[in-house]
Amino acid sequence: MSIRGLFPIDKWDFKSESILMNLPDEDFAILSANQSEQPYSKGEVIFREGGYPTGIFYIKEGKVKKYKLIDGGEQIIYVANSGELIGYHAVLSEERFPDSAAALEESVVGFIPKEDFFEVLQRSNILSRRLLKTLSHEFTVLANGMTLFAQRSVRERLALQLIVLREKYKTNFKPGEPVEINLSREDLASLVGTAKENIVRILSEFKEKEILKTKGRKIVIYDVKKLIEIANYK
Amino acid sequence: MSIRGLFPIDKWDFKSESILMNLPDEDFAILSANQSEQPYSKGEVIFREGGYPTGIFYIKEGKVKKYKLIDGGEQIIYVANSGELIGYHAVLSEERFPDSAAALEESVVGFIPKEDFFEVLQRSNILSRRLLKTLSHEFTVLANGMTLFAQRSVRERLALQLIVLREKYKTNFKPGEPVEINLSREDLASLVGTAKENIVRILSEFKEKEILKTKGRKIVIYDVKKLIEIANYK
DNA sequence: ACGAAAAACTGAAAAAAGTCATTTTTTAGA
DNA sequence: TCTAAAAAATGACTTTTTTCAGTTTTTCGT
Repeated sequence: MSIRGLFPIDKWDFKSESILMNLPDEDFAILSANQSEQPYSKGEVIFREGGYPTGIFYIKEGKVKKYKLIDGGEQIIYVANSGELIGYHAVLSEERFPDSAAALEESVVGFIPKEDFFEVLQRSNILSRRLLKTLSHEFTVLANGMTLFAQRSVRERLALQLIVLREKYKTNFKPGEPVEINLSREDLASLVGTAKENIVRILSEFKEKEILKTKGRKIVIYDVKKLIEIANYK
Repeated sequence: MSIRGLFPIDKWDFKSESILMNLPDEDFAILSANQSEQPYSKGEVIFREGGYPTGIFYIKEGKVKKYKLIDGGEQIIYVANSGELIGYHAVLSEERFPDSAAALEESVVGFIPKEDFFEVLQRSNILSRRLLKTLSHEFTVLANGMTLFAQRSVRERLALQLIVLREKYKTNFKPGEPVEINLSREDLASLVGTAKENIVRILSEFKEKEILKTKGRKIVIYDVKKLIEIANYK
């Protein structure tokens, strides 16, 4: 049995992967009609907090961070993987973007104008129903995240994030091969909600416990079970 | 200009108040048909984490806390006021309740079976559209909450919660009259994500600064502006 | 392959938060 | 109104986290 089976990672990881999959042909045609795609290089901003949304984004390749700017620094809220949809909250709530998005690696992102998105929402209730389900699930996951921040130590939070990130970076590696997480200490710190120095310190602790190794900025995970223990993951 | 006007409290406070308001008569009739209502005394549990949802709840009178159980203690996620809808996330995501709900004071709560709720969702897209908007907004607010936990000190978090709670308890008092927040130190601690001792200590700090007074368990707020400063509220 | 710039790492000290034991005050029921 | 139980408040102490100043290592463009 896989770790994935034993421990429902997605309790801590909302995914919007399936929203646009297998929609009726007509709906799909509308969404495709004016769709455009664009490559983003590492670090490039896709949309910015406070901007007016003109459509939704679909990650075709790569990984994207969603983050909020906060006194000079940033707080990463979520790492979205290829296949996922981003930017639709602001479109649906008819507000400005509450957060920014930037590529974590070379990525390709598709764009669908909000008019087309709304047209499909209007036409069929399949998309509505899926979105309601996804948004409700996301709410649940975020509430878990809040509890995590409020009740767990930095060490526990880091352990859990490493488990979640390992799942995201899994796709880049062959099964059985140890997974390498390719994220700067600064981004990792921002995701965990602490300073980069603490991440470095706790990572070397984990190295001593033979949970992982670091290769420059890459973190190679060897012992997920110990991480689960440390994360006190339930 | 009111504090409310100057500072958009609802950046930190999602409200589902208007979801069922002014729906088309037919939709409203369906929702009312099998609706039932029940009084809950202070502390009484309305639904429990892990249970299977059979419908959604509407707070007619009183206040309700939504919380997650976590190693013996609890983490309060949200204080819902009269007029608000709760329990619909689990119904929409077709999962079990991710959190529990209990009355914070004598309350009256209405119950609408999920079949009726789904029927209205199916019939008209007004409710769908509203829910999509509300859920997206809630997502944004929760993400703000996460950032708060991750980046702010206990003092700042408490100050902000007092501002938000003051708005909720406002309805119980005449305009101009100082607002009394009636919440145990333990619940307040759980909402802020710290131990009750810390709440007591920071509250007495605030008393010295003439921001508030305490009357037993009640907290009377006198100087919201200072709280806003401390909360570093942007 | 080289060198400058960026990122990662280290140590020490200060501040913040958490814990535990105990006293005082408040609440709620008889 | 009195009293027992619950909640709030206080003090001393421990642990965790933050901060700052610096060194070493890695990365990346040429």
